[in-house]
Amino acid sequence: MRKPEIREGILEYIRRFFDERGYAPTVRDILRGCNISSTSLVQYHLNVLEKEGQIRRDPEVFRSIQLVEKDIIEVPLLGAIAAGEPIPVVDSGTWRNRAEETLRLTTDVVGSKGDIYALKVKGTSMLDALINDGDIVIMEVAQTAEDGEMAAVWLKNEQEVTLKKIYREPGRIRLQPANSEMKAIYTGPENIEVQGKVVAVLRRLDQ
Amino acid sequence: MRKPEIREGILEYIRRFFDERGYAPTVRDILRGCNISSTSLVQYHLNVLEKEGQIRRDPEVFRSIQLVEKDIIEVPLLGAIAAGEPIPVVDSGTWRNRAEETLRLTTDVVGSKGDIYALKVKGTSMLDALINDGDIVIMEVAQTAEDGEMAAVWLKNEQEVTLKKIYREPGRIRLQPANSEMKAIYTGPENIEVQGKVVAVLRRLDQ
DNA sequence: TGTTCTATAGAACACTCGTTAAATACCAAT
DNA sequence: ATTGGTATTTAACGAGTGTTCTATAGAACA
Repeated sequence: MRKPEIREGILEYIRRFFDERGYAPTVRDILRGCNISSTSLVQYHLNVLEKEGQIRRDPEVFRSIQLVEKDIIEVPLLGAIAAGEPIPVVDSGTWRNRAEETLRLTTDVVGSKGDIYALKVKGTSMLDALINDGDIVIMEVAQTAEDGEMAAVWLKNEQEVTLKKIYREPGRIRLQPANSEMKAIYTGPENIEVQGKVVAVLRRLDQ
Repeated sequence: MRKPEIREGILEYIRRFFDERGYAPTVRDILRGCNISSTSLVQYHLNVLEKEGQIRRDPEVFRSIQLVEKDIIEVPLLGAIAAGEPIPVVDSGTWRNRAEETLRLTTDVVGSKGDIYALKVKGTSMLDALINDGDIVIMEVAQTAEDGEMAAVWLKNEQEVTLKKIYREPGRIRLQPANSEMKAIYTGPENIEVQGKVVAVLRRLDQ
């Protein structure tokens, strides 16, 4: 007979302990908190939980238990995005240092993909993508985009960035705004250059 | 002669240690990591840092050092917001349990204000506020709103919620959309009911 | 010159804590 | 009844760790 309820109780206790105190409980904390009768029994269940991948811990290190779940990602705010200027080039390695500011976001916001960065929108040229002046776009580094994905596209002739959904059609590219009331733009494949995919849009009011 | 550089080094080391290992360093970890020559010297600097409010720790508890900075906030996703329906009532206490899902956001996103909750937008009726179907609005519990603040307003006659900036004018209320191309709505003060302030808007693409 | 504040050093105490070993109990299936 | 996996108990070792005490050194200041 399996008894996962005890282990769930332990996980719940660890979560609560972490919430309240900001660091992990010890084996003996769990013993008291979950009414378990011996440290080796706690150890036993912790080993099972670790084998199951529910927690991780470093051997012989006090308070090293960690729940394996969503985490914070440090997202560098690299600059601004505006019509008429390409977005800042990102050459991985140095870019993180260049950041004016770092946004701490959770994987609930971004999708824990590859290289993520953020840009502040200047001007109202992205209104048709429902993006206002001052909004922050969370971007993923990419040179291409799949059909239907929202991307930052540099229009070479127009000398302009725009945030649109990309659709490849025979002989041309359709750039569809997020705003259903706005009409699509059509252009040739040679006129566009994908500068990154849009992962999320963040608008902070007041502050 | 003050020597704050050493303490800044310690803070930086704690930050890095936490980033890499997920838990706090011990006094002796800091000793090794910062090339400090005795534990009591580390203790001395830690006490100063604690007095300065830069860190906090629990006495006699291993690895209890915590940097005093931004933290994660658990934001309950309480339901949907759509034209024609009031937003879910929030009676503090029970509401957190009713949440279908919890968003983990940082204070970089919300402003660490009072009671915060999230709503998913259904439909395109908020387009003039640059908010699309599927977007998530982060709300603060409020019965009133200051001039210029974006709020969720229930229009009694129209039987409709809308997200607008509120301005009190003589004898009437001006509801200004976020979209500068859209015109304002005017209505009487008796027709509106503030249901919450908008703290942030979040749009997750792909996923 | 003496005083005071900050910074540093070494050592030691007492306790916390992760770990292990050995033995037992319980339950299911063969 | 036997076997085997899961669960539990008791006891103890020993290293890791927060803390404290005492002593010293340098700089700033009066």
